Amino acid sequence: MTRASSRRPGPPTRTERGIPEATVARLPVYLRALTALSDSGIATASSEDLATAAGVNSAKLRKDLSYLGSYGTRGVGYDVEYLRYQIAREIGVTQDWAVVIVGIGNLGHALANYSGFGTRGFRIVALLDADPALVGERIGDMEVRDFAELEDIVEADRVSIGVITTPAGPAQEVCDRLVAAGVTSILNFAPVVLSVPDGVDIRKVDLSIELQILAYHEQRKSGEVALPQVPELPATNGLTPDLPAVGGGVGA
Amino acid sequence: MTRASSRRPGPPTRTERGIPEATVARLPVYLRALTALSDSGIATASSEDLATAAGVNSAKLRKDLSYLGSYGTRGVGYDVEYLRYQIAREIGVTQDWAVVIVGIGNLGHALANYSGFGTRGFRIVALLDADPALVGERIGDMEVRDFAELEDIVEADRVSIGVITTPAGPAQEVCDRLVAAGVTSILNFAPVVLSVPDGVDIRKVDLSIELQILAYHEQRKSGEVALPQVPELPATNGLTPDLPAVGGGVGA
DNA sequence: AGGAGCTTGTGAACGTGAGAACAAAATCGG
DNA sequence: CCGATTTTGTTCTCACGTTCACAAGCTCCT
Ligand SMILES: NC(=O)c1ccc[n+]([C@@H]2O[C@H](COP(=O)([O-])OP(=O)(O)OC[C@H]3O[C@@H](n4cnc5c(N)ncnc54)[C@H](O)[C@@H]3O)[C@@H](O)[C@H]2O)c1
Ligand SMILES: NC(=O)c1ccc[n+]([C@@H]2O[C@H](COP(=O)([O-])OP(=O)(O)OC[C@H]3O[C@@H](n4cnc5c(N)ncnc54)[C@H](O)[C@@H]3O)[C@@H](O)[C@H]2O)c1
Repeated sequence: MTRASSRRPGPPTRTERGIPEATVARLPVYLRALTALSDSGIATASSEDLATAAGVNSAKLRKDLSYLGSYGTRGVGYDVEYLRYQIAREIGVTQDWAVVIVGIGNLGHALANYSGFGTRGFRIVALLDADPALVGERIGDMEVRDFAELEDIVEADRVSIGVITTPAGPAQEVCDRLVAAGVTSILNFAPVVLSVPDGVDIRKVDLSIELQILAYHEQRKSGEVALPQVPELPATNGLTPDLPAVGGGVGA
Repeated sequence: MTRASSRRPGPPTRTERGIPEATVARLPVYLRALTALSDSGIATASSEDLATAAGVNSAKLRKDLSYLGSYGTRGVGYDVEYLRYQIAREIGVTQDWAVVIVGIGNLGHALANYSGFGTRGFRIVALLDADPALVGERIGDMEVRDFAELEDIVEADRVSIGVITTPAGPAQEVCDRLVAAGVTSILNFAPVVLSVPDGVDIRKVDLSIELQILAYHEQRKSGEVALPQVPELPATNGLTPDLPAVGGGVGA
């Protein structure tokens, strides 16, 4: 019995070696911080040091690390190289993962040119696009290939991660093709909600959303009472000023 | 500090019109969904419809919207245009925010070429780079300008949002310059933890981290018991195989 | 050898978020 | 005009995440 049988409010009911999602999302940050420390020639670091480097609270860092095991030494701290390897192993980046990028436009080009993935556990094995004018173009040491080759590539290179940088329109269709081909993790840059079957993981990156979140807080800083930097809101009559006028009622 | 007088465990103790962070992060998604519905000519949508379009649970959506006010009609649903305007107003994107992008390399170019920001409440007013070879280059209808002009631009255009797409090395320095110039919200793409004074908001986008999170789950799918796709781990002796050998001990 | 001084690992308290469930309000048909 | 139907707004409960605080454990100095 892995303890998941008793559904009582006691302990957080952690599954066998199941690491909380919030912790998983921070492990890569710790990994980055450890790599930086290692590059600086630092061999040992306390949770306080590491927490500072990673931009988190030290108690949180210690608790996060405790899910992986007891890799520190009381009274001393953590061995940088050792912990780095343990985290890399837990994340699964001790060997490279094959990745395909679909949609080699502005963003796809930037990603294809980026050298940082190789050093972080990922190997881009193909750049795919549906536009015949793009197919054959060289980017770095790679060549853009036809999207139709997807299935062959996924099988040949055992690709399990796909990146979607197509426009929003074809994104779901591209996603379906990826999943059908055997890809089980997708990073989506298109501003749409993709639906996938169980067992497939999706993460999305939406830059407009990030900016809008910043805008929300920005608006509250200046004015404090819903007075944006360039205050030009009408009275709260509930009518949109520059949109097709729509009353508060609905069916009328 | 407005409130903080009654520090009791009763209701969630919401600040005066303070919207939970988790909700703030979803509002842009609702906005996007509403815009899509609007473009499809749909005038009214129930919380169920909206929730599906936004990829969330309908109870969560209703609760989120309830923080903004009572903008729906029981028995009917929400007026798409009306709700869209209310959310846009709450986020603060009923008028445009001026944005500067610093570091016009691969990623900076992609962002500069992206047309989606303009329709979502943001106006890119300057592309800045420290490399003299880049200054003067035209991208779309803009021209890359020298980073030294930052302060003038921020003041002239009342810029409050900055985007950092420089390498990790100079990112903190660039960040400091932005803050000193008066920028109070920063979107950071460089893989470093930036430190900023209180009152300045930071959001980060790190694609390697996103991929690593996917890799973690991918690893658990295949193998289930820490058996990655290409199992090649040594016994758990605590030594890194291909890193400079480091013992488990620390001071020895 | 023994105690002083650190730092980890974790139990417990607290706060935030998610989802089920339902009463309140609006429309519609008769 | 009234009751059936629909869907919102909100309450309640549980799960998850964060932070505090401290005992356990390690090292080093005397
Ligand atoms: N460029 C940015 O900075 C930026 C910022 C935020 C969001 N995005 C989003 O990222 C995505 C890509 O943006 P972009 O600026 O690179 O767009 P883009 O138009 O420059 O590139 C899209 C590419 O996808 C290809 N494509 C279209 N349909 C395809 C299909 N069915 N199969 C394979 N390839 C297909 C096109 O040929 C094109 O090369 C968009 O969804 C956009 O909204 C981009
Ligand atoms: N390109 C990608 O797909 C990608 C993916 C993940 C992360 N990133 C990160 O995004 C950042 C940018 O990536 P990139 O590929 O565009 O890099 P890049 O090297 O192509 O561009 C960086 C630009 O910043 C400019 N710059 C350097 N120092 C500066 C300074 N002090 N002030 C102003 N400008 C300065 C350089 O002149 C250059 O034009 C990096 O931190 C990278 O790690 C990029």
